[in-house]
Amino acid sequence: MPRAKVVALTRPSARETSNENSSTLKAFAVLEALVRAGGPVSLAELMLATGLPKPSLHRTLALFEDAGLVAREPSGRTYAVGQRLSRFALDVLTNDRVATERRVILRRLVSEVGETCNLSMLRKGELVYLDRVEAEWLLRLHLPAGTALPPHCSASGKLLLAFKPAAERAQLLEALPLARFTDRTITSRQLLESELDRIVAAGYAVDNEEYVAGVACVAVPVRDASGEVVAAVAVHAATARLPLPRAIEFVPQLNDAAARIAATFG
Amino acid sequence: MPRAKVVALTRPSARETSNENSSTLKAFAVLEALVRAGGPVSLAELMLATGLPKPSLHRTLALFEDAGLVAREPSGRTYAVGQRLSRFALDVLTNDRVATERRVILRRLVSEVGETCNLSMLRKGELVYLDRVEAEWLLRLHLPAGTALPPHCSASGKLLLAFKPAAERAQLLEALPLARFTDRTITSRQLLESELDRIVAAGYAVDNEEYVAGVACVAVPVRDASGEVVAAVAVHAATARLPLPRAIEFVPQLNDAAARIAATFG
DNA sequence: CTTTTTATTCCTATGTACGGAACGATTCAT
DNA sequence: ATGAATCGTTCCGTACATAGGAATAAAAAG
Repeated sequence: MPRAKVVALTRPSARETSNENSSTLKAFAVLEALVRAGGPVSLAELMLATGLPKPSLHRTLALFEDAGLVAREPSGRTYAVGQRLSRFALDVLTNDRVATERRVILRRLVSEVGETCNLSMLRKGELVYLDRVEAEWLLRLHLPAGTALPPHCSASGKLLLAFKPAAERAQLLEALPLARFTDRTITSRQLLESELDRIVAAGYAVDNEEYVAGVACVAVPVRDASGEVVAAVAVHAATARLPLPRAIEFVPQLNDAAARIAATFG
Repeated sequence: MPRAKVVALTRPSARETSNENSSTLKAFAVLEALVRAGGPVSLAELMLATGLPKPSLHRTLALFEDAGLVAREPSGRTYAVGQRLSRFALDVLTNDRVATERRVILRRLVSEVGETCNLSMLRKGELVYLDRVEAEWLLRLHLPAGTALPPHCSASGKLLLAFKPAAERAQLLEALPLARFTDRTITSRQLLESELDRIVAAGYAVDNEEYVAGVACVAVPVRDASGEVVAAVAVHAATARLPLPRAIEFVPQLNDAAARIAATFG
């Protein structure tokens, strides 16, 4: 079958790369299913959990077993996590210097402003969170993996769009579906455009209950060494507790954190 | 070509099944190299670490990036651990068979010392509980596995900070919000620093009602094969029942359990 | 012992991974 | 500013691993 055309955009425009049939990713999904199961799992259970055919699963598991990533229980019937995988997981959680650094900066920001803060960037036209620190103590590690939000209704998203080079910004805007989430969501391209201009002038962006009613946001840019805006630091809070005007007063603290975080970008 | 026959031994000897050219395992090795690096890695560095050719590495990383397993730094040049991988790692350490292996060790420790014991590690500058085993007392404070605590006011947290490499430790200390929880919480950076030095010298750490009044802790390090401190084993109890000096007498038992637990990490 | 369930092996068309080479983008040196 | 060097990205023909239906073997169930 003829490969679909490549619209040569300066930037790869995030075409669905449809790599769901990568053997490697399928294999990794097997590991995830195994781990999620929480204990020794039989082949049949994994078939159910992954939807893969029996021989394929068997082959994949045998591969992982040889590699020491999964181990079979003495009974020989069920699979479990192997030493190598256990070690790997330990390394993942301990050996991430930069993530640690950023988290510490965010934590300090949270302790200053008393509300949940986050760090995000634009990736393939979507706003993705790099990290987030909840305001509550005893914060849980329930990070929605790969959370992506529409950019047009979040402070960070609008900010990141706003600071894009004109050509790219126009291109992104053109393809952006402006879905409505609340009665304040900006759904007109024209209004959004002028909002972006306003953001560039002000140096920060706000989300005035445009995504979730009762939740407002303030975002500031993170600039790399060359001055380009590569990410955003934002605080978001229930307006009942922290009205938008008061949240805006935190812009200096946000900028300070943004500068520190910028230093963590090689 | 006739594939070499796999001699079916009754015991799966799992030796050299010549699967070293499996794309999946090679890809996994890339993840391991990435993680071992401990920070954002460039393509060139990964070439060196894995010995793989440039295009292959690039392809593999692009695949993982799409899948959310690895993330690119905003600079776009270097790769780091993605949220999905981070989540996966946490699941591995809290959900698997190895966890039950460790649970057994902790149970035994609890039966020896008669008080609640736990296993924790530092993740992104926060203390995370991997497991804990409650003693049979009515007065207990409940902190489920997966919750994160501030490091500066717990024995385990201070211990893990203390054994960090000097540079990282300084970085963490600099930005750590030293919130006060009791009148004994250490809120001065200077005092904390000397406390950490004392901990390194002593080989164990204590929490003398610094987080919750009436609750004391003693923690010892869990070292991996290379001697690096990767986790902490601690006992904590109401001081009314087990005064701190008596708790410190359990250090040998704690160290013994720590050594056993170290073995479960590969 | 027979039946049913579950694990393992066989086999080849299909399609993915491979990696040298060319290209493009950045950074460095002058 | 210009050229040189480095590093990242894409191309593409080939080779070889993977997929998964079907058959077979091994355990549980009856």
